[in-house]
Amino acid sequence: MTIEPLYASESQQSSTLADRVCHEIITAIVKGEIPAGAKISEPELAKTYGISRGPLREAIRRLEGLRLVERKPHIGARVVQLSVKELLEIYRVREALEGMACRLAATVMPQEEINQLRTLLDHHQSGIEEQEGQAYFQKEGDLDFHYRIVMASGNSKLQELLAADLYHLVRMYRYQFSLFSSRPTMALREHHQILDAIEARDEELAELLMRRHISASRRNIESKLNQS
Amino acid sequence: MTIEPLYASESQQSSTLADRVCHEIITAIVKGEIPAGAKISEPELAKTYGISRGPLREAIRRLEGLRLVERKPHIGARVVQLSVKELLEIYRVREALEGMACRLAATVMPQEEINQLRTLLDHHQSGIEEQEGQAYFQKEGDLDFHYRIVMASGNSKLQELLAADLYHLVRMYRYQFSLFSSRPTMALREHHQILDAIEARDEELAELLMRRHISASRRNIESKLNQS
DNA sequence: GATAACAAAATTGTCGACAATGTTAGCCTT
DNA sequence: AAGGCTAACATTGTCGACAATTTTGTTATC
Repeated sequence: MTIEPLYASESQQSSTLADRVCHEIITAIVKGEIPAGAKISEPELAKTYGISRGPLREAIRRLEGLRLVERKPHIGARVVQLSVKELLEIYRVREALEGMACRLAATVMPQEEINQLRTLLDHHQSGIEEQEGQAYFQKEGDLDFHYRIVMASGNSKLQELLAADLYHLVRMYRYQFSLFSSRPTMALREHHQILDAIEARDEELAELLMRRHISASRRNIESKLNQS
Repeated sequence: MTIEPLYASESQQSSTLADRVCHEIITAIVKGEIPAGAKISEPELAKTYGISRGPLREAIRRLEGLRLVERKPHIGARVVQLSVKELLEIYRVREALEGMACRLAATVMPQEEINQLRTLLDHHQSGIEEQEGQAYFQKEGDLDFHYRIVMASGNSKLQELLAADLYHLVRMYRYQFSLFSSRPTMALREHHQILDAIEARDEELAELLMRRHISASRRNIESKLNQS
């Protein structure tokens, strides 16, 4: 079975420069190589990636749609500046969307996929016990679980909104704020409970548990960041 | 008070051609002037709007992010082809997001705005009774109510996802499929009930009612379109 | 020394031209 | 006549140059 995060498909070499560079910039922003709030200089970036400004501007337009950069006419584009308020807003959106995704997954997720996901959670368990994979779990493993639920919903609009759009922002926050759940054991237990509900085909409970799970994360972040 | 749909702010004349033309194309697509599934010819559109292909391509890249067009490298862009399946998927997303928006609005919506919205609903009422505004209510009035709830949520991410992205698609479907709720009186009553819950600051009920309301719309569309 | 007006530089916005890829029509072969 | 190959055409992708706007630096004045 696959252990690698499914969304780590950065390896796409779309035959057009704009698409390719767009993905490179996304990665650079998410990882903080282009820091938050930084101005995006078109000539500079064009030289960096060895392309002309035309395709680059198309890529920036796409990033604008992903809410990763903000553009002001005749002034330029900046990487979005992350505020705690917006991070919490994103978690509200996740609570709503992933709750729905979980409800749908409870109906349509094949038993085989459920088994695979269970195995993945066991791997996370070992990771936590060894204390070594803790960072892994907190950084990518958690999102990987959520990603698979969203994909299992079978709803392409949910998949687009969450996996293609919102998760970039979530990962960006994690990288930059070094945000981990700080409660990996608890989170893992909740993941198991959610999967239990899906396996029992209890859509009501599945949605409820997912919403609680994300809501708990949000409150956790809230209390941690508000005190600073 | 304002009766005009708030989101009808197509009058923005952003100082850059790409932005301006982007909005013009959105309107053209939503209204069906550029039909669904139609190929977008860059030279043709450039001539139509009297601009060069550079800004036009930037606009198309933005439309791609809005899921209004689909692009294939070296082949071209097409206006999205609307399938019933995807329309129903969108309603699932709306159910989740607007349910959350309604919950939040119940907490933070000022009493004054609630009163304004109540007045707006009364206008809808008269419209329905006169039978004249039925089309108005079904086409734009309904979305206007939902739009205001979303705005009242105070959550900028919800506002972006729904008002700036998803509603374009919803309006596009309505224009092209001539979809009305076909139950305006029922819908209006539900709107009143939702507003009641918000006014009572009952977030739980407000979310529940909004979800039921949208879910009912979805099932209505489902039964109407599946038989064809 | 601080401020305002002006000029110079840099950056963004726009355009037309060229290169690369995809499509189509005609021709040849079978 | 049908199918496949080839060449011409059209469209998309990319680039460099020019125009418009903003930013920066300088100078003169208070």
